[in-house]
Amino acid sequence: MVTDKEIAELIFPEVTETIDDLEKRFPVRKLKEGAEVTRFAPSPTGFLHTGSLFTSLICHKVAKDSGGIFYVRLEDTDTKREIQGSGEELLKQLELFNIIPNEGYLGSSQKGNYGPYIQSQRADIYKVVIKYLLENGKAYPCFCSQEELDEIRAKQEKAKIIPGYYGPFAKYRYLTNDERKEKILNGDPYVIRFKSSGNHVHKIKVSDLVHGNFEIAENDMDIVIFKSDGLPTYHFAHVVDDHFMRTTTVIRGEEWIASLPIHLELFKTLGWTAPKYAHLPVIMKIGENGNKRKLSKRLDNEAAVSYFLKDGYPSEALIMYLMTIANSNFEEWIFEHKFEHMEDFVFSFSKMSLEGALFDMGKLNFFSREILSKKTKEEIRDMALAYSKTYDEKLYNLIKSDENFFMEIMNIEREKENPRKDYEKFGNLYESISFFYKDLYDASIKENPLQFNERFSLENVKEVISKVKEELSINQDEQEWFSNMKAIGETLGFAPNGKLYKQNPDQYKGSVSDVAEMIRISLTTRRNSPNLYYVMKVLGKEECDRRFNLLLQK
RNA sequence: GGUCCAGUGGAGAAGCGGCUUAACUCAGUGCCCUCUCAAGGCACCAUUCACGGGUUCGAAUCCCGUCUGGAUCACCA
Repeated sequence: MVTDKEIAELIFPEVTETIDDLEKRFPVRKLKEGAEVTRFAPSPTGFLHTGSLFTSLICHKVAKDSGGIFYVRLEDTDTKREIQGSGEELLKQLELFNIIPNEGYLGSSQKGNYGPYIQSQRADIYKVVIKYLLENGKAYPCFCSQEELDEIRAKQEKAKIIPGYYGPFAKYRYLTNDERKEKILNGDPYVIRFKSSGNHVHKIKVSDLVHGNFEIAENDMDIVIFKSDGLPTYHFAHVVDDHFMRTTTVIRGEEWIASLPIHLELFKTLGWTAPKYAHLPVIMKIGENGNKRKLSKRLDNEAAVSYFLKDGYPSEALIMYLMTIANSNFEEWIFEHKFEHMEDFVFSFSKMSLEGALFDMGKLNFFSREILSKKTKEEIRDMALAYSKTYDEKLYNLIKSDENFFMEIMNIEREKENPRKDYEKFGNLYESISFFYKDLYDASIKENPLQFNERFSLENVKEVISKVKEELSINQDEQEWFSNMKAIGETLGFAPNGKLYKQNPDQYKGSVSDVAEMIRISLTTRRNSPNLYYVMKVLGKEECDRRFNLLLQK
């Protein structure tokens, strides 16, 4: 009679190492008490998902706060879905958000003593563990074809029982070793399945850092642990890797809760202590049918981190926003700390909401404006340059044409107690500031004639503008400038303030706001702009006069 | 369909048996302020915590049931 050991030897003759050898190769980490080892384990199947950024943010934070290790492991066992180069891209994007691993897969290199950190390079390690399982009758080769699998499923669906490869349906589980040997020798293709000893009628108690304790049915599926392509499945790789990489806390999306029993049984069977688990809520969005659904990369722009990058949101803003979802007390904290040093905030799993939050673009915008308003003009320049260099050539050239001029523009009402907050992202910066530039202004008025308030005729406007041109000097302080503008308005029949005009609408043509609006539109082509006084200062007398003349000549 | 998780305003949420006529933030609305916006200031925006029962002197908070939503059921992760 053929023994389990012989089957194991037959399948993995090349494997000579044992689990004990691996334990020695990857010794328990010497870290201080309470230090957490966390990991972000993306598969290279596309660019960074907003949900993944959320997860990695928390992994990073937990490790950092506890003085532990945060590493990245590339889960590239699904060779069919792999997209070349996406692994490196993932790491690059993480770096933009200041999420830098202490160890692991780093894109172009790997760092650390617990590697390799790319699953496809760890085949020898998985094989050692699978051989052990095989030797001890805890795993077996399964020769089931796709057709057979479909057949089993169809039968189960018809009988309305739980679908899957388990119990009496696990047909190759009951083969004798002699039969197995024969089939292997015969060259029949196979996978290796875990031999579950669980029963789904039994409940097991599980504990989760965010969900607390709850009960869940025991696993009884003989899941595939080793695919016919020679690579492990996620379930198995997770258990082996997180054990030997000495992960203390597994932080991952909520979608994994359902497979937790599988992982726990695997850990138990191997005699290993399972790590702590934290299953994070999923970021949602309202779908077309009005119901919540997971952010979808295919349907939602905001599902891809690259979308925010392309739009020119400062990375801090996204992180700050994600933190408000992560911890309900973060928002209050960051307000108290004036939107600074968010890295000092202490994260805790218990302050995490259990429900998936709806992605709130409005709130992101709010944080973004807040953050941009706090930057100095030099920081703004650097950020704008970094952004435009890859995403907006026109903007890049515009800034480069005169960096000081650009900074002057961006500095209007910036470095003061309550700075203006009208810049939200760099994606529309070109649009917002183009009027400051002579050529762009000229091009703009050629295409779109100035739109003044229809209460006034062009003659009214010209009258105001010509007087403003002659008499309104910008070589005085803002206060004087404004009084001056009021006075000019008054001589032409405009009320010095809105209140007065409202009280006696018949006595005036309008109010000083109308005067301001005429100047604003003539100079900027638009109804709203930064503080008019400073706009004029930045443009300079000569350019203001030139623009006024262009209008007066009409 | 089975299993698990969840259910406080437009959104994120606080709340842990009386201090709640439900905090705070975003969005929205209105008013105020020496220019449009922005900012700032001041108001308003859930008589009610998915629903129905129960426990209790007292419940958003505890118990039971119902409903609704989400996740998951692969040789994908």
